[in-house]
Parts: sequence; C-alpha cells; structure tokens
Amino acid sequence: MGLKLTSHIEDYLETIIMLHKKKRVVRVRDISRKMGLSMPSVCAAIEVLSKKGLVNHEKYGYIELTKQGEILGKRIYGSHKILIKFLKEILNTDFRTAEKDACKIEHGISGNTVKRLIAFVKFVETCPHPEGADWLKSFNYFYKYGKRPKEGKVRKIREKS
Amino acid sequence: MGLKLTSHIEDYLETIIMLHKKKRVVRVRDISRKMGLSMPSVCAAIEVLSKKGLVNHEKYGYIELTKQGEILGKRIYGSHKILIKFLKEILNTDFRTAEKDACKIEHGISGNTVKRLIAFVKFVETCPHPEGADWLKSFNYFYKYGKRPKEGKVRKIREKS
DNA sequence: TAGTAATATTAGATTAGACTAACTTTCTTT
DNA sequence: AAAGAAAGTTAGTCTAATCTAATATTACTA
Repeated sequence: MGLKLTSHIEDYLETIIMLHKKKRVVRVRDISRKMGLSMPSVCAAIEVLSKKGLVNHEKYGYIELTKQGEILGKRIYGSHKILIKFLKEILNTDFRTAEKDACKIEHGISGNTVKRLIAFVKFVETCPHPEGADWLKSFNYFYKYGKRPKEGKVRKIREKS
Repeated sequence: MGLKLTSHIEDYLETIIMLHKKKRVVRVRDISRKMGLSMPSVCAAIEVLSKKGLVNHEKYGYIELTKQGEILGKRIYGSHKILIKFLKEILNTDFRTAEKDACKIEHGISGNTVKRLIAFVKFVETCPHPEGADWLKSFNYFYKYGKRPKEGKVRKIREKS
C-alpha cells in the first residue's frame, strides 16, 4: 500500500492533470489518445492509481482525481512546466524537443533540484541585461557562433533545430 | 539486431566506461558493486551488450569495450559529465543529488539539448561578472534569499541541501 | 427504440529487468 | 597442490508495462 509511484504511473497522473485543464471530464479514451497507448494499458494504470487513492474511477465512468492525486499531479506537472521553460526559453530548443526531453527528465529530477531550477529560471529572467543586450539573446548568439557577441551586437537570432 | 539501447543498458555501458578509467580491467563484480545490482543481472546485461557488438566478453573473463562500444559509451558519459557540471556548478546542488539526478536525466535528453547545455554551461562560465560579483555567486544568493544581491554584496554563500 | 458505433474492460501473451539459489570456474593462501 | 574463498554463470521466478483479441457497456442516430 505504499505511495511510491513508478515514473510510468506518474506520466499517467500528469496526463490526467493536463486533460483536466482542458476538458474537466477525463475518460480512458482521452488518456489513451494523448499518450499513444492502448486502452487496456490505460485501464491497468488507472486501476493502480485508484488503488493508491489518487483517482476515483467507477466502471465505465469518468476518471476523477482525488485531493491527494491532484496535489501530487500538480507537483509533477509543475516540474514539467519549469523544465519546458528552461529548455524552450533558456536553452532555446524547439518546441517538440523541449516537450520530449522534459517528459524524460522530469521524473528523475529531485525536488530540490526542481526548486533550484525554478530559482535559476527566475534569476536569468530578471537578469539586468549585463552585456548591453538581452542575456538570453547573448546566449543564443554564443550557441550559434561559439563566441560572445560584442557589446550591442545582438539583435534577433533565428535558428534551426 | 538493432543498435537501439534501453536506458538501463546504457547505464551499464556508462558504468563500464567509468570503471575503465580507473582500472583498465573491468569484471562483472566491479559493475555489480558500482551499480548495486546482483551479478546475474550484470551477466544478463553484458550478454545483451555483447550481442549488440558493444563489448567483448568470454566466459569468466574480463569485459572489454569494442570500438563501437567505446564511442557510444563516451558519448553517454559526456552527457553525464555536462549534466553533473550544470547541477553542481550552476544550480549548486550537493554532490550526491547531482549524481543521482544526472543519472536519471541523461538518457532522456536529446543530443541537441546536450549540445545546447554544453554551450550554456560554457556561456555562463565565461560570463563577465555582470553584477559586480561572480555571476554564479549571485545566483546562489538569489536562491537563498529570493532576491538579487546589491552590487558588490556577494561574498561566499554556504548552504545545506 | 433498435441497431450500430464508440468506449471500456477482461483475459491472456510478451518483453525487459531484476532477483535468489544452486552450480561452475578461477584465484588465493597455506 | 589442495582447500576454501571469490567470482561468474545458469536456471527459474517475479513484477511492471505493454500489447491483441474478445467481450461488455454506453452513447448516438436513423
């Protein structure tokens, strides 16, 4: 009866949170489509989540998060969002890569590291444009050309991949 | 006969690379101890790596990386090191957390993201002390106190966890 | 409202990764 | 060089996560 979740089960929980935001009502089919898994797989996972007390689910009915499920799910989803932000806005990876990488990364990362990452993202965002231009643009220049831009040289960097 | 590796199998490969650096000769027992897994588990994994042509292994003998195994292993190990660096030197997490998190993260992350991360770490390291003090120390201050240090205010931040 | 489509569940199989117990080989120590 | 210790392997079991096929329920629609 432990509350320990495998990373796969966490994925289901996170997906439920995301679907809830858009639809308010979540069904097996929705999860199945969103995650690209068969409905039996989803059923099995929901069964596990249900036994852990994280969702309520009656046969053939909707899936609802319990209080506990919502708390845990939101924590997981929070990590997801901050990672996306880091990957997209700071490392400037493209949207699809960011999504993919964030999914893989988020379950492994410890709570403390997430906290630091959140702080870091905030720190960078509030950075007082130290190089005479936006700091993140400077990074993109650095990534592209392998050297720091000269003062006042950074405009807008467009890139692929 | 694909060359696709599961993340677990990549872990074994990475461990072999690390052990090689220190011992030159790697045995099942070494891997077993390093990874905290039973010897039969290691044997099974070595069998897989052997079939993929990444290691050579004769019964009761040493484990040697093939050319291909070394190339792949080093690539994986490279991601590991850059992540450790990011977690330890930039986010300033403690050593054990960094190790743990890096292991979890590294297999999920895409090659392109690793490249960006490498660039990012280098970028930060070469940052020309924009706030009148070392940039990373400023971040640590920010993490600890939730606000940016005033000019010239950052000394040395000691922290737990 | 009866029939069909969509959704959900059950049953059973498969795969990867781990384990323990038992056995074999190699190394070490006296 | 023989005995015991350490290392390696084999065999068999377990669990988690997936699948397909078959069945059951619910929803839609003509």
